[in-house]
Amino acid sequence: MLRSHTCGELKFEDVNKEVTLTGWVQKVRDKGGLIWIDIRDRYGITQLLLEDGRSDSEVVKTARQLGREYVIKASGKVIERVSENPNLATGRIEIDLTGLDILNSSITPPFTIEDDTDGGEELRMKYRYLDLRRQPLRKNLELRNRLSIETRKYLDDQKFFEIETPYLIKSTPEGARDFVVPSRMNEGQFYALPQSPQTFKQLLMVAGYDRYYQLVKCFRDEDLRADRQPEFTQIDCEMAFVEQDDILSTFEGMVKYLFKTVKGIDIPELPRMDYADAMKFYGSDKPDIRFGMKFVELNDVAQNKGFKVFDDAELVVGFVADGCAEYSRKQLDKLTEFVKKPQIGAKGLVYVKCNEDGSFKSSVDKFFDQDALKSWSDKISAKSGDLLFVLSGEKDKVRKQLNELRLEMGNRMELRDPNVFAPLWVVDFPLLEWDEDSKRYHAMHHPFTSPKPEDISMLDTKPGEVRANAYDLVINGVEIGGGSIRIHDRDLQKLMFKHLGFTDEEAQDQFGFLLNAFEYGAPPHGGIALGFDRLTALFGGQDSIRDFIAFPKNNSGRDIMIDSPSIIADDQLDELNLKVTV
RNA sequence: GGUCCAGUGGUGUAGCGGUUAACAUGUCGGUCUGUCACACCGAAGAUCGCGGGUUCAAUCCCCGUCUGGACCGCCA
Repeated sequence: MLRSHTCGELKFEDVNKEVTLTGWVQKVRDKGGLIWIDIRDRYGITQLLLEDGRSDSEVVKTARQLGREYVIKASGKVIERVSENPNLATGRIEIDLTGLDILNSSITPPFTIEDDTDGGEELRMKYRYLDLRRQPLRKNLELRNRLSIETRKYLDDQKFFEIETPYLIKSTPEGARDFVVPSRMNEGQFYALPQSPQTFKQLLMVAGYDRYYQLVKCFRDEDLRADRQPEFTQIDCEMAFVEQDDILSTFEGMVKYLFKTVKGIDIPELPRMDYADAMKFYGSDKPDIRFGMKFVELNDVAQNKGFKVFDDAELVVGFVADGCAEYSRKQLDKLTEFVKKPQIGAKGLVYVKCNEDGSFKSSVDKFFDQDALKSWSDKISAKSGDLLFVLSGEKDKVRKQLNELRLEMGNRMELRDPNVFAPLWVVDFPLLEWDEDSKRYHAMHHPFTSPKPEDISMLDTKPGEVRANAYDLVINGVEIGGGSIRIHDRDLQKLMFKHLGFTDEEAQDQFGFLLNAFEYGAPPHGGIALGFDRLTALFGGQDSIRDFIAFPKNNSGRDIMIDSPSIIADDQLDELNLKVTV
């Protein structure tokens, strides 16, 4: 080793030790007679001291050649500082330098390597290896590392078995777009990268590995978001001989364990909310339950009073924002503008101020008298000083719109504290979802999800109302994971494929291996997959997963550091029998 | 596929139809024996993303384009 210690570990007790440190030059403070050098590695920062006249003149000379990010080896004696720095872990000591070697020089980095860097996002991505030297990024990756270790510990304790599944698999048309990989040895044929190891983990259940897990990369060729990358990591799990409750309690245990060991937070029992209630009371299948503002439906008190907009609506629904009756016209206009944005698409926003004197002031005073407004306020359990928001329209749309407004108000009222964690299970998802484009139902979760036995009879008559044994883990309004009890019966699986519009031939062609496997004693099984990047970002208190991934892609799916994707050479294309047409 | 925002010294920003293009930070030189966001003095550093248009005059206004970011669609 070139060093005896790291830059983060020397303490007052180490005074008088002869040490050698290696690292990068964070900063040189040359006061003329005294020179301080901050040396940094991933463990911390230690201050080195030189005194002109007393220290070795060659060492002083070397020190004066140093620039930011030079790599150095520094030797000397640990001494107590004359003036301590309480902000630094090593702030009580410094190294009285007797030796200094430049191991490598550095050109001036394009941005400052500090917690609060001056670098913009694009530049930091281009020089990601420099950005990763910064403490905030390092802390994020440390958090990720810690979470992966604790995840493995928990699952190992629960007798889960980590098994790797292949990355070069078979493309299927269901679900997200596949990334494909041309096969050189099989002309004109392609592998696909897995969107998830779904079928493999089910085959492992058939094989008898009754508790499987894997921290695994998954790939989806869809547009990116702050919380979506084309390659991402899942904690992928599957269990055999279980029912839904067994899976929920096992992974509720994991959630609690991770919060306890990594964040020191005790999480109480996770509430379970069925999908229908989540939509009804929060307008979302991933409700943020850190705060209230539950929806209240107002059809019976708000309709048939002559306000055509409400009378014509399928649903009139609102919520109360505590203590916001003082909102100004300007603020209310802003919120109206917000819900009318094309991405949200509401036609307008009705508000009712519950004044301190017991009177009401609304945007629809023309149509509703004080008694009518009071009936709304009573129904919605508002107090004086509160503000009601009401939207109306087609049920599904208006719920979605009101959800956006609720989250916006949650932000404005600072009710979405990143240090508060409110996990819950959303259960009883619909099995099927109508798709306007293809004019058919498709699986809401995936085609291997089992319907609730009592709902199977509705598959033919009311397919949209069939519920699945499917569940999501939601924390702070973020979908962290989802899973289901799978179908393990060949006939039921075939029936499902039929309802999803597959012919027998298509089902056999694409999933024959699974249907065949189900002939050989498939146990009842189910599982879950958690988004590891999202979980890490959530623990780190951020919405974007990018800074919790060492080398992420940008908005357009590009890695601007290595400049990928890129074109490939003609002979490479020839070998793969590919022709590029753009 | 769509909507919105941004692009100005190395970096982050300000700015304005006519400017010596401002500020901070970084860089370089100097002074300084207790700094740690060191301080102070001085210097260098910008075809204002690219192309076209309007105008006597464009970094500024308009159109296009590229790049980046946020979002909708999409994400079984």
